[in-house]
Amino acid sequence: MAKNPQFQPVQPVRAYQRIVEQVEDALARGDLAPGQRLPSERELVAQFEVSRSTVREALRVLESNGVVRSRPGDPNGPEILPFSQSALRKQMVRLARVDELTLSELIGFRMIMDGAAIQVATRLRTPEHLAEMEETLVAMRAAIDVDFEAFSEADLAFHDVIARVSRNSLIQTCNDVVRGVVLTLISDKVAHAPNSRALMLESLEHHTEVVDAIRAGNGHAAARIARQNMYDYYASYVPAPEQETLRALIDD
Amino acid sequence: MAKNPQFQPVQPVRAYQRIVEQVEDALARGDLAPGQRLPSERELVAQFEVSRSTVREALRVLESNGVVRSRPGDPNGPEILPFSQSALRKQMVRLARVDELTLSELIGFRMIMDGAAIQVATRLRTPEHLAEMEETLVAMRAAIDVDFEAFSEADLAFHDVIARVSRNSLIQTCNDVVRGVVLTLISDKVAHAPNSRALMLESLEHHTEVVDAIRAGNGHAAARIARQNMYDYYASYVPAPEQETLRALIDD
DNA sequence: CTAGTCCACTGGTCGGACCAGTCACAGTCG
DNA sequence: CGACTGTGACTGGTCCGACCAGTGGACTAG
Repeated sequence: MAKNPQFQPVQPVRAYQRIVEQVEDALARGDLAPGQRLPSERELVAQFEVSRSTVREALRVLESNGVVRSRPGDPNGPEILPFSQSALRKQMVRLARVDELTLSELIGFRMIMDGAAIQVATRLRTPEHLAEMEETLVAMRAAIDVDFEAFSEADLAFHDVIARVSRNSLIQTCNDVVRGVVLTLISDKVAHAPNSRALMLESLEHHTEVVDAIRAGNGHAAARIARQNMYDYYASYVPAPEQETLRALIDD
Repeated sequence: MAKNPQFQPVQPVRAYQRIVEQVEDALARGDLAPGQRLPSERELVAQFEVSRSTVREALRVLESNGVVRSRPGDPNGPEILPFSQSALRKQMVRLARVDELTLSELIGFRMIMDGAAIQVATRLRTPEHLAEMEETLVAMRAAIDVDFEAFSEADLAFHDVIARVSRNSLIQTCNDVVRGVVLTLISDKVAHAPNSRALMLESLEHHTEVVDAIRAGNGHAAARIARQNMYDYYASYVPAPEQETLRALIDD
């Protein structure tokens, strides 16, 4: 056989998807503008020469993407929504196409986010908040003797308090989502490594230092420790050269 | 008539949407995990007691959101996908639901993110990067005489350089998405205010200071100026008490 | 000119049908 | 005994035709 010509796996293109593409392309090209109306479903059936089921599946996808909105009985047909402004839309499309986020990028993102949240939380802390943090530390210590799952749970609770103190749920959500992505990526690479008791103890130690720094009002130090902790936790999963980039993030 | 009880407009809940909610809830609750399979379409028809068309519309939405993937002929049924970048994107967009997040939270998020990115960029900067930043400053100065749209475009280019220097496209993406949401929220509130020439000049001034601080290697100062700039830009749109919270974010 | 009625048409949902593809399994061949 | 193959029960993709509850514009009566 000849040299492998780098064939790519091919998956079938579904009809409804090509309808979605046509509509989105028309939108990007300017042939369709927000406020305008799409033809009715039955007319789209004729134009695209597919069944109504197919047209409807395409409309559901477009609706889910915030591109159009259908209302029963509206004689004008589905409405093109204004939310898809050019810049935002472009970014979203780009992000959808580029599926090449590296693990180090995700971890670096978390280091930055987590550090920033802790820094803000230090400024806005109250004695009640500090008490809550102490509680989660106690819970973490207790969880070490159970299993890694419980420890991970307690760790999440800690970050939850931080997010509440910093009065910004967006940070918390981003952290949670990215955290989930990181965990699945890691579990893809190695079966299960981080459940060693030593690592959990070290993590607890770090968290305690973070809380101490927060209590002392030293947000700078607290954030640094948090980033260091995150680095120690995940660095072994990324290639050496990228480890260096991550190390650069630790210091302020 | 009695005092206006602040009624909300109601829209009919479609059947397929409640299926989507049930699946997503099960996923969030942990009853469904990535790698697991959904029952086949015909079995879902029986479980949800709806027609196959409805089940399929729900599956199309879930598929569009990166939650599941259907393959023809697969006897195991639709597959639950691991959290992907596109799923992350969807999460963020959904998070941007107007009723869930306050404008001040969004702006606060941007202040933190932008500051962090600039701080990192300061550490990782090279002379070439600095030259690029200078270019965008020149472009901004030129754009002031055109219109606010052009200025906004040049501002975006600046942040794009920052993101590239900080070697983290996720930060850039988050910033862009949130930025888009903020802009639509503001344009909802007031018609068009920020296109005053004075504001643009002040913004340019701030950006210049940021670049100077980056060149000097003072990431701390650069980040602070960036946050200050963001605050000045958007603070007038949020209620006074929340302005105070945002002001607390400016200083490190 | 206004208020009320009416009806064509909309999207939402249903059930049944056919097709091409996939996969597990039983049976066959070496 | 193991590797191969053919088969058949499934899967999802698409289509069709039907019914319903709404919507909104036209039309009519006042």
